[in-house]
Amino acid sequence: MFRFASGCVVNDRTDDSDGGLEPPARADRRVRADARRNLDTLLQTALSVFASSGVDAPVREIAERAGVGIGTVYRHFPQRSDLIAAVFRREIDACADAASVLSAGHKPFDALANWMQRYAAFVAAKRGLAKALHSGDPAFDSLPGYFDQRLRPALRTLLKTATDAGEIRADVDADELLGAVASLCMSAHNAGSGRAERMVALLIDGLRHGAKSS
Amino acid sequence: MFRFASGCVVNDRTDDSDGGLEPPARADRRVRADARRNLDTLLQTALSVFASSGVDAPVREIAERAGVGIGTVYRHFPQRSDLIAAVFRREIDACADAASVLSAGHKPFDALANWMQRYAAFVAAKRGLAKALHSGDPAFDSLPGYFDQRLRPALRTLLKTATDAGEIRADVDADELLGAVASLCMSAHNAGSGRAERMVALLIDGLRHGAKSS
DNA sequence: ACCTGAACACCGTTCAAGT
DNA sequence: ACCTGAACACCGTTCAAGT
Repeated sequence: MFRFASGCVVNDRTDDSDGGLEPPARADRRVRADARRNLDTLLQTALSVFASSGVDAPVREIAERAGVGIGTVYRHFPQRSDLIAAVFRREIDACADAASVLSAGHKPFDALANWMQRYAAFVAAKRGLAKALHSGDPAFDSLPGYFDQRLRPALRTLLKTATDAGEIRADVDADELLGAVASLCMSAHNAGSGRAERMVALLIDGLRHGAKSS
Repeated sequence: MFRFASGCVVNDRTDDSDGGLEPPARADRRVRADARRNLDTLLQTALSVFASSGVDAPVREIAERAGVGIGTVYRHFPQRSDLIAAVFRREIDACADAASVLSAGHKPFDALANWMQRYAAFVAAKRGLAKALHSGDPAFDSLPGYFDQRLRPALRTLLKTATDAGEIRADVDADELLGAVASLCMSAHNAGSGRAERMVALLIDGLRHGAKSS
């Protein structure tokens, strides 16, 4: 919906809550729904192509697989890095949204533990994008901020709920935990056979059983 | 005192245990002791210079601070990367040797916990060398192997002792633990104010209190 | 205004000379 | 044997002189 100076489509989430003012388009619900769905399948296709063929996969291939013209892709994402950033952002959203779902369906500690593994899987899957993110391309500039903005509150809420229920220690904050899990899951050191998951599980156990004071 | 094909002095630890054959020099204990001490202070100086000024610190400066001629440095370490490798190796040795000392002076779990923090500090301090190690310089080729060869048995022994004493869970192996702590301490994500140490502490708590089966 | 290259400072490395 | 440091080759950078 919003185009920044860079020309990149930044926000594909409904954002009707910011004050009462509304951008021009209003009546065409049908078209907007279609466009939304188009963009959705495009991003989903891009995600799977990136996952299987790497971030250097040709945009043309993504367009073909998504069943849209390449022009459509470039109309939404003027630079290939904009597409990558959008995919990343979408994944961040999915991970953040999972928090409330898990929170509703599980007891506090289980929700926390499940979410951390969910987050770990997200980071591990994005390991291929790591070098792209550090390329200095301005399309990625806002990603770290978005990462924090979405994921930190999500984890903070989970932590607070579990803390209030007395199920975990109270002296660890969301920020360092996000960083720790990210380190564990991005490192090449522990690639094989669920090593990272097991180490994250160890962290979680420490969270539950660790001493209140160190 | 072995010279490899590369010309680099590889071993500064007494290695009298490999069979019965002995290199030429034999009687001059006095001279060898002096040379050894020289080399020792040289390596120690290099360590502190690298720590304060970075790995790109000029060899000349190291020689001056160590109080030896620059020629002496180059006789021991034909390439500057050989000096870096030697410093690294020496630090690995120190860390590995700390295991038995801690083991002798503490109860099994405490020895393990202390050593892991010791190891964490070692990794964190060597974060500056990380990019040098990945430079592809053949002088560093043997370091990963040496790392495993020295550190893995050290941690394995600590783990086994603590496991046998029933103080920790039995389903975590030395290899993945070394990797996990390394990831935590090398990552830039958690730099400030003992974040890494606290996350390592969390791992240790998970080690002690985690479920026997996952 | 723009280009040039000798000059400078600094680096890693060598090696003849000293002990 | 071991150590030393002047000397060498090489680099990035500067800046007065030339156009």
